[in-house]
Amino acid sequence: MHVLAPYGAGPPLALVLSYLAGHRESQTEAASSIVVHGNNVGEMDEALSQISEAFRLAGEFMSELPATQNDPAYLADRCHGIAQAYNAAFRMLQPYGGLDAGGPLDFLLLRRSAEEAAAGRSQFLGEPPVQQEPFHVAGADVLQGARAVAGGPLRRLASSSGSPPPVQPRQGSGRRRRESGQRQTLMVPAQRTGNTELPPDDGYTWRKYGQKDILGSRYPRSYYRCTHKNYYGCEAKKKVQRLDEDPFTYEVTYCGNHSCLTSTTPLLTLPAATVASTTNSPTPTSAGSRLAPDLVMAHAEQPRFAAAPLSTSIHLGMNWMPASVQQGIGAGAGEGISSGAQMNVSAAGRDSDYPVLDLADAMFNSGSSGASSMDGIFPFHQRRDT
DNA sequence: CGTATTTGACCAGG
DNA sequence: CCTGGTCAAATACG
Repeated sequence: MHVLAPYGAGPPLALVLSYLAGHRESQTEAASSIVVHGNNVGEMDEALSQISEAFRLAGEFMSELPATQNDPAYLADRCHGIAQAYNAAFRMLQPYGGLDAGGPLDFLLLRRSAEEAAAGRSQFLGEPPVQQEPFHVAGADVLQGARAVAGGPLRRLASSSGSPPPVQPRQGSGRRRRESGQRQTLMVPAQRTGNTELPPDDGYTWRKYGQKDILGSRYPRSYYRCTHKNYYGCEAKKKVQRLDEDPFTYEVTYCGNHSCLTSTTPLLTLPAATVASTTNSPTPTSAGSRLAPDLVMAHAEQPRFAAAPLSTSIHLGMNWMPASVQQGIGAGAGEGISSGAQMNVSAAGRDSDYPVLDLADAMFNSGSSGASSMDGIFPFHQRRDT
C-alpha cells in the first residue's frame, strides 16, 4: 500500500480515501452478502443505497482532495458525511446480525469541535448536532458519570471546558510541563478476565512513566505516554485512575493527540484481494497494550468474511489538523481496537453522536523487532532529546 | 541485552 | 509549601 507522507505532515486522510475508493468494487459483494441475511427488501435497499452513498461521497471526496486538503474543516465535514452514511447503513443492517454484542464500542471517534459545529459548517450533517453530554467533565460530576456508565458501553465524557488556557510551554532546561490544550476524560469499565480486572486498553500502545498517589483518592494515578514517542515524537499521553467508589471503572484522561499511527494488528492490506490471506495475529506489544478481551472480543467473534475487504482498521493520525478541528478526537480516539478487523459495516459506531471512522488499523508491524526496523521505516525518527 | 515498569526525586504552578 | 506531573535510575521482564 502506498502510504502517504510522513506523519504529521501529509494528511492521513489520503490513505483513508484511497482505501475507501479502492473498495468500491467490493460494494457488490457486500451487497450480496447483505441480501442473504435480509428479509426486508425495502430496508435492504435503503441500507444498500446508504452504502452506495458512502462510497460515492468517498470517491467525490477523494477527487476533490487535492483542492481541499488545506481546509481541515471542510475535510472534517466530508469525513463526517461519509461516516454518517456508513453509520446509517450500519444501523439499518444491525437487526440482521451486526456484531452488536451488547453495547456500542466507540472506536475511532472523530468528533467535530463544538465551535465548528456551532459555526454552522455542518451542512453535511444529515443529523442533528452531537448531543454532547452524558457526563460532565472531570472534576465536576465524574463520579456520577462513572456510575452511569459503569458496566455499560464506553462513553466519552464531554470534553473539557471551552477555552483551554493558552499556556505557552516554555523552554527550560528542566522539565517542561506541557499543557496541551485538549484533554478529555472517559470513564472506562475495567476489563475483566476471569477474576482479574485490568486497566482498559484502547488500542494504542502506552508506556507508563509515572505513578502518583492522589490526594483524596484511594488509588494511585498512572501516567502513560505513547510508546512511539521516541520514534516520531508522538506526544499523546494519558492518565489512568481507578475510581474510589467504583473500582471497576477507570477514569482515563487523554492529553494530546497521537501523531503516530499505532498498530497492534497485522499489516494493513489495502487491496481487498490480499486481505483474505492476512490472518489476524494479535500482537500485544507490551503491557501497555495487553489485549483487551472485552473490548475486542465482540469483534473477534465476528465471522471473518471470506474476502472481507473492509476488515482491517486504521488509526488515523490526525495530527496535521489544527487544534480546532481535532479538539476532542485525539488520543481519546480509539477504544478497544486491539486486534483489528473491523470497519465492516457493523463496526461503524452506532451512536451517531460522533462520526466514526474505524478504518484499518494499519501499518507497520514489520516484524516488530522494534526500534531498528522502525528506524528504517521512519527516517524522521527522533530520539528524545534531553 | 534491550525494553518496559517501578519508584523516589525533582520541577512547576497555585 | 503542597500537589500533580515528569524524570530517570534501578529494577524487572522476555
